[in-house]
Amino acid sequence: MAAHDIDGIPHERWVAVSEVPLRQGSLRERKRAATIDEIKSVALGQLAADSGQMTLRGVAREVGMTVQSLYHYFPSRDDLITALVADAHNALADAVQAAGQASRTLAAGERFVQVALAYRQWAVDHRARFLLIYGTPVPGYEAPREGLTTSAARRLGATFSDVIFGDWTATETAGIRTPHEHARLTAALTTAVELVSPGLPPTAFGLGIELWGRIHGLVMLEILGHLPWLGPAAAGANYRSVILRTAAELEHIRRHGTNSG
Amino acid sequence: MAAHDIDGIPHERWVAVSEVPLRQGSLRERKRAATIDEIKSVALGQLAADSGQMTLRGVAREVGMTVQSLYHYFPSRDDLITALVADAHNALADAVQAAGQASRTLAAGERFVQVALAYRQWAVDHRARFLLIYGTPVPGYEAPREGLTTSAARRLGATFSDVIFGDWTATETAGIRTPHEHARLTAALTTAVELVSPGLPPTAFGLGIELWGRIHGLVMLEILGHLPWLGPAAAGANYRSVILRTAAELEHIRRHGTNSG
DNA sequence: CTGGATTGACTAACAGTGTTAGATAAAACT
DNA sequence: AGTTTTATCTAACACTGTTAGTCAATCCAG
Repeated sequence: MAAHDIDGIPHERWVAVSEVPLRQGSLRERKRAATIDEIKSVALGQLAADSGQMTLRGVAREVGMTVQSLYHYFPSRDDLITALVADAHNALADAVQAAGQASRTLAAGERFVQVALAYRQWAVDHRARFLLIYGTPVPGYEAPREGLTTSAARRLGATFSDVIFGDWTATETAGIRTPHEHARLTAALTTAVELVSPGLPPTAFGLGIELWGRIHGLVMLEILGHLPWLGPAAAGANYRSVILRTAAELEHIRRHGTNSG
Repeated sequence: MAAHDIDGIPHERWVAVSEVPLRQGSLRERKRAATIDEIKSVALGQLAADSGQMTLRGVAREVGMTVQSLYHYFPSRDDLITALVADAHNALADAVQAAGQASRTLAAGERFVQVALAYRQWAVDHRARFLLIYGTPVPGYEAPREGLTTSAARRLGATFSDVIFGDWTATETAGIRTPHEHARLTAALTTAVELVSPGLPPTAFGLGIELWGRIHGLVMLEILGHLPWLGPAAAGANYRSVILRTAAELEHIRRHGTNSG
C-alpha cells in the first residue's frame, strides 16, 4: 500500500487495480490481499538487505502502520516467514519448470544442462529467497510438516526427473546400476518416486537425487561465500563445467548402466 | 564452571585441573580459560538444542552468572559466535584430516571414500556446528574477512586434494580435461591452488572443488531435512552410493582425462 | 437506508533480547 | 602492604515479538 494517493485516485482503488487485477471480491478483500502482498514484499526486502534482519517493527515502519496492525494479516512472525518460504519455493519451482518447458525440444542431456543452469541462476539472483528455502531455518521458526512447500518440492523433483530421463527408454532407466545396494534405501526411493515421477525406477530416482545434490552443493558453497577465490564469472564457469561433466556422465550411464569401466 | 564443588576440592582448582590440564599460567588465566571454555560449551549446547536459539542471558543463566559478566569474556554476542564458528571449523578439519591420516595406506580412490564418509558423519553427528560453518550466517553476524577459519578451510582443502590426487602421477593430474574452459576460472584456480596444494594443476584443483560440492550438497540437503523420504540409514546408504560412483568416475578420469566416451 | 457485526488501525503494556555505565569485591603484582 | 587489574554485580536503555483493549471505518442484512 503506497503512502500517498496518485493523480487524485483514492488510495484504496489505485492499490486494488494495480496490484490485484481481475480478482473479484469485496473491496475489503482486495485491499487486504494488496496489503498482505506489500507486507511480504517489504519483509523480503529486509531479508535481502545487507543486514539480512527482518523485524516486524521494521516492516511496519516501512509499510506505514503500527506493529500491532501486522497481526491482523499474519498471526505471528513465524507465519509471515512461512508465507515467504512458501512463495520462494514456488517461485524457484516456477523458474526451474519454465526452463524445463523452454528446453523441451532439446535432447535430454542438454535439457538437464539448461535446467541446472536455471537453478543456479535463480539462486544467485534471489539469494535471500533461496536461503529461505535451503538455508538454516531462521531461529525459533519451525517449518510446518506437510505444508505449502511440498507441492513446490514435488514440482521441482518432477521437472528434474523429466529433463534427465524424459527421452530415456524404459530399458535404459531400468538398467541404471546403483554402486551401493541397500534395502532400506530402495524401499524409501520406491515410495518417494511415486509422489514425484510415478513409474520411474527407484534407482533412476536415486540417481536424480544424486544429481540434484551435486548442483545444490556448488550453489550453496558459492552463495554463502565458501568459494572466495571464485568471483561471480569464475563461479559460473566452474558450475557450467560441472554440469557439462555430469551431462557426459549421464550419457555414459545411459549406455552402460554405470560410469565405471 | 560447575555449580558445585566436588569432593571438597575448591571449585576453581577442580575446574582448572580438569578442563585446562598442563597449561601453565597464573591461576586467574587458567580460570579464565576454563570459564571461556564453559561459556562456549553452554552456548553450543543451546544452539544444538531443539529450539536452536542461543541467547546471552540463557547462557549466563546456565553458567551461573549474570549476562553482563559474559562481556568480560566476549566483547559481544557476535564474538562468541565467531569463536564457536572457528572452533567448529577446526574440529571438522581435524576429523577430516584424521580420516585422511587413518587411510593413508589405502589407494587414492578408497581414501577419498573414507574422507567423504567422515565429512558426512561429522556433519550428522554435529549438525549445529556444521551449520555454524556452512549454514546461513546467523542474522546480524558477519564473519571476519580473513579470520581464524581460513586456516581450517585450507586444511580441509589440502586433505581433500591429498586423498584424491595423492598417488596420481604428474602426467595424470596434468591430463585432466575441463569440460568448460574459461580464462577467468583458470586464473582464479591458479592463485587459489597455491594456498592449498602448491604444485597441483588448476584443473585438478577445480575437479577437487567439484567433488567437494557433490558431497557437500547431499549432506546439506540431508541435515536440513530436504530429503524427508530418506531416514538416516537410507540417507547414509544413498550417500555411500554417490561416493562410490564418484570414486569410479575419478578412476575413469585418471585414465582418460575425462569421463566422456 | 439504517443498525449490528466485522474489520482495520490505534495506544498501552509485558517479557524478553543485546549492550553500556558504574560500583564493589577479590586476586595479582610491585 | 598498597596499587592495579580482574571478575562480578546492580541499574538502565533501546530494541524485539506479542497480547489486551479501544475506536472508527467498512460491510451486510433488514
